[in-house]
Amino acid sequence: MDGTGWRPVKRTRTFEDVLAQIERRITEDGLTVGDRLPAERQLAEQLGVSRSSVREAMRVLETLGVVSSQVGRGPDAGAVLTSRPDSALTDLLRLHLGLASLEMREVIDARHMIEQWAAAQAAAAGADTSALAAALDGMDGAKTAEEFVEHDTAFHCAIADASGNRLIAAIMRSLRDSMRRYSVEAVQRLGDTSVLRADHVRILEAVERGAADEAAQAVSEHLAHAYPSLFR
Amino acid sequence: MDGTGWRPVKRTRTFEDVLAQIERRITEDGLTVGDRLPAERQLAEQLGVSRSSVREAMRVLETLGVVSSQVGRGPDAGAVLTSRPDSALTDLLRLHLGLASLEMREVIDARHMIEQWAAAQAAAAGADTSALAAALDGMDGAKTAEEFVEHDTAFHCAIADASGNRLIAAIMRSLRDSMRRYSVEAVQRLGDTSVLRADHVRILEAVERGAADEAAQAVSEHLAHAYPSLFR
DNA sequence: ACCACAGTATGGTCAGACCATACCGAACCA
DNA sequence: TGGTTCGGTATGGTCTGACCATACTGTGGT
Repeated sequence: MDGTGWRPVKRTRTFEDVLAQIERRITEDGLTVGDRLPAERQLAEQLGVSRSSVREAMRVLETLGVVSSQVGRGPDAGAVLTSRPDSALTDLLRLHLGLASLEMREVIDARHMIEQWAAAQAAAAGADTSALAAALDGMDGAKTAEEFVEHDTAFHCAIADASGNRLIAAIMRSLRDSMRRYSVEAVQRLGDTSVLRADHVRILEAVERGAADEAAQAVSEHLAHAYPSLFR
Repeated sequence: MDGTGWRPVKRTRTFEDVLAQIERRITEDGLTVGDRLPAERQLAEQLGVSRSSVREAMRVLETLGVVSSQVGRGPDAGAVLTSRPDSALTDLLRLHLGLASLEMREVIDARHMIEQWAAAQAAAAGADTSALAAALDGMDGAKTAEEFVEHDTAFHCAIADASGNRLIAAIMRSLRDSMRRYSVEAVQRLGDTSVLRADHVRILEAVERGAADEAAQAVSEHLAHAYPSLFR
């Protein structure tokens, strides 16, 4: 027994300390997107740690999409606060899919849920549909499955954007990114995309009319057409 | 003009290379949860980079919840592949909420969506409800708002678990973690939790009966009771 | 059979150096 | 005055080598 009282169950690594300090500074000083963090060397000195530990903390923040580092000099150099949750989520999904700790089925179900909800929200809110129409045009002009999927992704992400919920829009983009290859294969297997086009038009019109239930229903049927193997 | 052809638009940092190599190894060698990565020094030598770069890559993988590092020696030491998407998502939400690039309203709406879906899925699948009942008992025994919220969180996460979709369950846990303080305040403002209890019982019974629509409806009304300020 | 202890592989941390980049500013021309 | 060139400098990116704390491993003694 040592008389010093409790020993911490888990040691705190230095970079975790640095992370906590930076996070504290963000909330207390009310830092926001666009603001700059101190330089790595300066931060290291202020916190009394080595630059390596500061750098490891920076890698974490960068991974989570809250800072972006630029080399060089001037007002744009250094670590700048940003807001890119998309890439973080995309990386997360890709790696966990690779580890087989997630299955594509789960990703697609999640997408199904989100998209139904988003379409209903967009319809109820009377959201702007110009981005949807533009993506529809893009699909009409597509010459390859890849190109088609590109615009299809834009269409479906635009629905999520139109819901007005940035968190859900970010999740949607990541889900689509993770599914890209899978979607291309699905389109190739399908061959004819006219069914999909009709679905898209129906979704678009339902959102324009503000028919929330029908929009959700149309999304659901659309996914059943696009991925018939998943709906027995 | 240099005659050497295109210059890469964006340089690749060394640790990103390391990340790509590790990811490649995971997919190609079919590594999965529980497997060990080579030691940092060994990896550095194999890839011809410094240990610092390897460590920065490790921090990224750790942040994304795919590896977990243990010091010491033996079969459990070193970097082990894991699957903890929850903490990654929690950190992501917390930081972006702190940056004001997300609002609590968006988090709660997302939770609403997920939980309705999950309850319906659980009901349709005839999922096991013992975890739900256990959490209900926990809430009955709770003496403080914090304690109540603890078991309430368990209840709602159990619904997400019962949906059978690990991705959605992970998102749900992260959402609840981010809302913890907010939920405690909501419960304190509410004072009487008997309304919430009745809602929980109704949800539980609907899931047990396999009544998907009613389960979703019950969840929706429950959230309106718990956060009345958000539903005008 | 048990135990104590030295050995060793692991991640964690640090200090210091050097490089590439990109801006800044002064000196230098036109 | 106006532009251009070029050195200075602050920034992140990388590497090396060292040392520490931790926790297993194996050996040798009892």
